[in-house]
Amino acid sequence: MGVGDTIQSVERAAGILRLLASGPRELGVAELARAMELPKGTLHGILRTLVHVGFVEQDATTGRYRLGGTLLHLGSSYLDVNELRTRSLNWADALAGRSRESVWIGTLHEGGVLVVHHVFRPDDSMQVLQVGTLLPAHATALGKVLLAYDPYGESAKEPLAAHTPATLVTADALAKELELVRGRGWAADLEELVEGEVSIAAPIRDRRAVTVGAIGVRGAVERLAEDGEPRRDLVSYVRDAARAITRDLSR
Amino acid sequence: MGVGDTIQSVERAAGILRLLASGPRELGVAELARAMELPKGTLHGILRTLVHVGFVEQDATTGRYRLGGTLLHLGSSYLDVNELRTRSLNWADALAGRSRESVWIGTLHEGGVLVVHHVFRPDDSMQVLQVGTLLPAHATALGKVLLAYDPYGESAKEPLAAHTPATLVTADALAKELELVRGRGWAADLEELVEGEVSIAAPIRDRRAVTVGAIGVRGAVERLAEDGEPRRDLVSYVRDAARAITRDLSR
DNA sequence: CCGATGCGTTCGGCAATGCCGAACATGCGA
DNA sequence: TCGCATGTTCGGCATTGCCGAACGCATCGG
Repeated sequence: MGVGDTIQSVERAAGILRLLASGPRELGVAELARAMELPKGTLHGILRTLVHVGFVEQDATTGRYRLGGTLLHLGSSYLDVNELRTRSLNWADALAGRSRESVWIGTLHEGGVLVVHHVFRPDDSMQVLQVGTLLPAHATALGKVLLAYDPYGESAKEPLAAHTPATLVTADALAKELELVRGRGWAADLEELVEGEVSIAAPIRDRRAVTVGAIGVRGAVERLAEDGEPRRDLVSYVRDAARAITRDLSR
Repeated sequence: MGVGDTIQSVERAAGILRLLASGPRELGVAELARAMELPKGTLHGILRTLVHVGFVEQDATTGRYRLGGTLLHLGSSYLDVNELRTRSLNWADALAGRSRESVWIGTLHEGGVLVVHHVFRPDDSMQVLQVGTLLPAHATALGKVLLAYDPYGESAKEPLAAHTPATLVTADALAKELELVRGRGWAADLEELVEGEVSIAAPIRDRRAVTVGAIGVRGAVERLAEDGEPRRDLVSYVRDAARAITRDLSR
């Protein structure tokens, strides 16, 4: 086992979990074997172990496999550990109160934006909690902020998916946009992910001034924008909240 | 690799994740090695793999390890897969609206109650989302319902922890309580987990009539109870919601 | 009714895999 | 400045678990 090597079975187990998480459907051994190009027997051994530790559950009647509850528990533990989230809980609530819009906090993760906190819009029911979701980075204000200030600057990823007609789909357009973001210190997405929805975000930094996350609001274009521009008062609310959390994190 | 055996490295990896999730603190290789009674080198190999797949992150300065964002993502995927939760989203909202209290949905998992859904109390801010939390089964209405109808009937677990003076701590008292629950079809917890808080719950069954979860409300004793008894109107709201979801699941 | 086809599971043999322990580099505290 | 504790590397060995074929069972179609 040389340096840089990884443990085969653990990596395969992670691959299985990823596949099970990628769709809402349960998967069978044979299906997984085809997808991963491994013998059925091999996968069965790993699956048996994953069931044993609770990461995977097996349907009693069909014999197929799905994710297990232990993963939900571990995932929520991540939230407790995450310093960015715990420090920003109160500020996110305050921002939701001032802006009267839903508030989102995210980090860069595997090329997307991992939502680590989400406050519902006040006085509006029937919203689905999005914590744990992976949003496309190039089509959200949160993502643009994170890409613009990413210390590793690895913006080049898979081709940019077009979610609406307004989505930036060329690497060039995105690079220009990120330049703009760096210049003014905040980002916006004008119906680039969902038609009719706008988002605004600003960066959160840690004590060494590296950007570790972003906070923003998201809501209907009628409320968040005026004359095709994000409302200035909302922009300053968002930036204020981001600065407050940054101050909190650098103590 | 005989039948019933499990893959060593995968099981060890799961153990590491459990340890990292058990406390809010980051852990070092040496610390983990002591806890699991394994050589440092062995653990390092597993940790390197876990970092590689994103299940674990390593602090750049201290070198210690913490849970990674991928776990949050996998955990939230579990919620999408979970049929109990997806089917009951609307009913939970409705129950929150009628009862004007926070609504909880849970399943039995590893001897506790895994919270798979949680609706905030209407018109009340500053609540923390508890999805993914493991609640003690013997001290909550959700847990009592689930234990009472558990097909495997494995109620005997570790000693019952006393969270308040009212917590049922003897196996005898719990058995009597479960008998009562089975008799009337719903359960209550009167300040048995948190002083001043009461919860009420009823069972959710699937198409084969086995209990797969429970739904309930939780709130201040002044609102949920009268004369030391759960309010009857709330009890029937909860039971109605449980029946509605059961009907939904058996279609 | 009965092949045929798919499924999840079992199992033995073989060698690749990854476990171990000692040595190394680094950083912190005394 | 010394010493101890940390995270990391690495080579050798045998244990580990990977593989592929065979099994029992369910489902489907002729």
